[in-house]
Amino acid sequence: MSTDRPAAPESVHFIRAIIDQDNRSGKWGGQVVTRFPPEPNGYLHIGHAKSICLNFGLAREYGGRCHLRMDDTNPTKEDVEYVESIQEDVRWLGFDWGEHFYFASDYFGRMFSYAEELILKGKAYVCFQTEEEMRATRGTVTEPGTPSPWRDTAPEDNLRLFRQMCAGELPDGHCTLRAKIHMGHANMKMRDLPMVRIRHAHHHRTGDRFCVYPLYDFAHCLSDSVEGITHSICTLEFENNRELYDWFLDNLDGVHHPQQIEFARLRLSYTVMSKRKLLALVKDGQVSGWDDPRMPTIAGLRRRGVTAESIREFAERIGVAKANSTVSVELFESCIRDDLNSRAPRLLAVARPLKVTLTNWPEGQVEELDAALWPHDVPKEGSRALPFSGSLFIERDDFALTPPKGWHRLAPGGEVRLRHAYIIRCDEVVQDDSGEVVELRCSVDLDTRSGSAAADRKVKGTIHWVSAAHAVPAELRLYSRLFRVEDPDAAESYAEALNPDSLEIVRGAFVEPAAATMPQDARLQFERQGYFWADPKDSKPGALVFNRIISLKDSWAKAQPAAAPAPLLRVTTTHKDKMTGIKTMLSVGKTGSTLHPTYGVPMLVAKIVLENQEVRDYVDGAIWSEPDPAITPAMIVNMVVNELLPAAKGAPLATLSLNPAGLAALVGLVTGGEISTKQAKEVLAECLRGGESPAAVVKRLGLSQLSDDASLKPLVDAVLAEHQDKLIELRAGNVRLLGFLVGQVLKRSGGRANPSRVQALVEEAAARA
RNA sequence: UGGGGCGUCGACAAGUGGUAAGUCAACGGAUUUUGAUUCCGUUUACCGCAGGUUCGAAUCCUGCCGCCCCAACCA
Repeated sequence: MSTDRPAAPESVHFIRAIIDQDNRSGKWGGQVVTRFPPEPNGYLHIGHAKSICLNFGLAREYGGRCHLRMDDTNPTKEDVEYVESIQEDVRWLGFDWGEHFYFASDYFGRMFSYAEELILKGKAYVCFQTEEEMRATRGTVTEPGTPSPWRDTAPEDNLRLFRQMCAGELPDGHCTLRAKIHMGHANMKMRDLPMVRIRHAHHHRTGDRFCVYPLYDFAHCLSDSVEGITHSICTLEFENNRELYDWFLDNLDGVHHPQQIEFARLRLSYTVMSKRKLLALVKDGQVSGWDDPRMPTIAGLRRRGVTAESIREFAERIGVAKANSTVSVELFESCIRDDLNSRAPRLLAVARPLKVTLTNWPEGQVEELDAALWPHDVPKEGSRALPFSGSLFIERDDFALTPPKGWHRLAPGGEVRLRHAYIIRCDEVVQDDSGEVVELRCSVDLDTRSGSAAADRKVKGTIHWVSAAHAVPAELRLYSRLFRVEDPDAAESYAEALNPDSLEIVRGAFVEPAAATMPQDARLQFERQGYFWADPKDSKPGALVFNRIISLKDSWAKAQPAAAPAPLLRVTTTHKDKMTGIKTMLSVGKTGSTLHPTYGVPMLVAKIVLENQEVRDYVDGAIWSEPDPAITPAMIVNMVVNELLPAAKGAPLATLSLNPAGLAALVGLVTGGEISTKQAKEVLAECLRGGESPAAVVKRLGLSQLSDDASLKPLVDAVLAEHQDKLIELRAGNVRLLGFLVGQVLKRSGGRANPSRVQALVEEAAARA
């Protein structure tokens, strides 16, 4: 286990912030109950892993629990095969749902009685429109829909009809139970969505017990509710559904009402994530199955040899937010390498062998080298016996007849070190009739064995090798990215997007003997090649098959101009630099120049006041209430627009506990120098909360502003003394430090220092250099 | 054209009125019997754009631009 490295500090993403807030307010009594609710109609993938890590991780962090729930409301699509694979995958990722394994289908009976409750309340009705009719009458995003002719059926009739549906007296599609909400609702989801449909189908769990099945929106909130979920976390596309989620639970009596929270699902570059496309890859035979090591499925990653730890680390590193974004696959690869680096013992293997004969090695002699399994910076002990002889295989790629510039490997007449062994010199190249190199005849420098006295002779390169007589044959499967384009979803077709070289099967490779005796599930590094492990399905003793989990970084290959293995096609989708600049410049009305005659503010600001009678009355009231000539209408308007309106949070201004005269008084405190604008904000909030007058708040909180230099100077000097370096930087032209220093003085004064005076003093000090 | 969301370095992502975190990538350099790892350092992100408020704005206000989601008896 690679747990000795300090865990990355977890960031407080917005969901953790919500939970922290709930725990402070006691909203759920300190409980955190989450759930992972997959539909058992496909295999889980890395995108689900993000959600699993989030839900189970949160529960673990906060000492709560996370349920695993099969969202099996659609009998025609779901299958037990999937419920098993899902459980296996979640468990493999390292999470435990304990007793809390559920099926939405367990709640069907309760859901239908909730449906009856809604029917009786006149909140649901049985509708006989066909699918097409329903679509046609739903309206569009800009036009309202038209009500169903059955919308006003009496509750008792609806109840009778609904019971007929449930009893199986009606054929598929004959009618549905619909929520009675509003056919003109701006949120399309609220336009009387169907809750229950008729499906005479065999369900993988409830068998033929039901012939009606609830739809997602109705089923999901109730499943969460009956399980006592507190935080129902789902992906962004369900944001529109939240209103419906809340509607159902608000309209049912005495039900628990979880909070739905949406976050951005994972998108990965060079990867497809949709079930449909993944299924197509399997069906079209582009991959060998759901667990093909190139697949982003959990099963595929597992078979490739990726560890659960690296997936969890990845989930933590990408964070959780609401911005729709695409994580570059390099980040995932980095997590995989990082985990394997400290986990995998190092061994030697040759993928494409080239014979090397050591001409001066004693005939038939075999030397057993004691070779360390770990590099110097992995704090682990251990070595294995590595047989060395006069007949070896090296990697074909490690020899070049005409070496390019910067070549560190073997070339005619050149020297390299054989890892853990000797330095050899290539004396002779044997080629066949076609000119292909078939053998190298080399001489070995017998004084240079690793660890021996004279071993420190330096040569440019070190290469891997195996002894021909001891080499164990193996098949290597070299996997790389399935797609060669960054955004395969945007590609026209597979043909164009698929990487033709995503799997290279190398038969005739050789591994050192120790590789055959490692535990079956051990992750290994074949030095200079990558991380591997034995394929769990196909590798057998005597017929070894190793999957490459991930290659090593290769700065040599990357530096070679032509050979760059990286993407051939790049579909760039920078949503930046679109011309937004130009467009806005054309459409913007300049606000700076013209001021509104009575209010003295830019027209655009005045418009806010003018267009809303309520605001206008308030502003005018404030202006006329205060005879103090130091207060201009502009000050009032700015205070109202920029501070009061947002603080009021949409409440009618007339109901505010700060009346126009009070607001004018507040402005007066600022112009009079009693408080700063910053403090004014605080006072405003207090007035709104408690109904006190501004002056009373200032008095109670002791906010009176410090403006005299006599009390300010010592504070400024103290801060400057403490931050000498910052003052120097400020003098050097880093004006941002001005804000920092002023802020420090303000903090020291408990917020009472007059900021503009402080700023002047700091500027003076800086100028005094 | 209605409603719901989202725009901070090449990629993720903190930050919620007082010096724009961190990670990956990239680029240098050191160490290295893996062209790996490790370690150091670098890349001036003026925070979608434009105005406004403020001593001070990524953060507050206004307008605009761009992207995503919603019109399955799928989830």
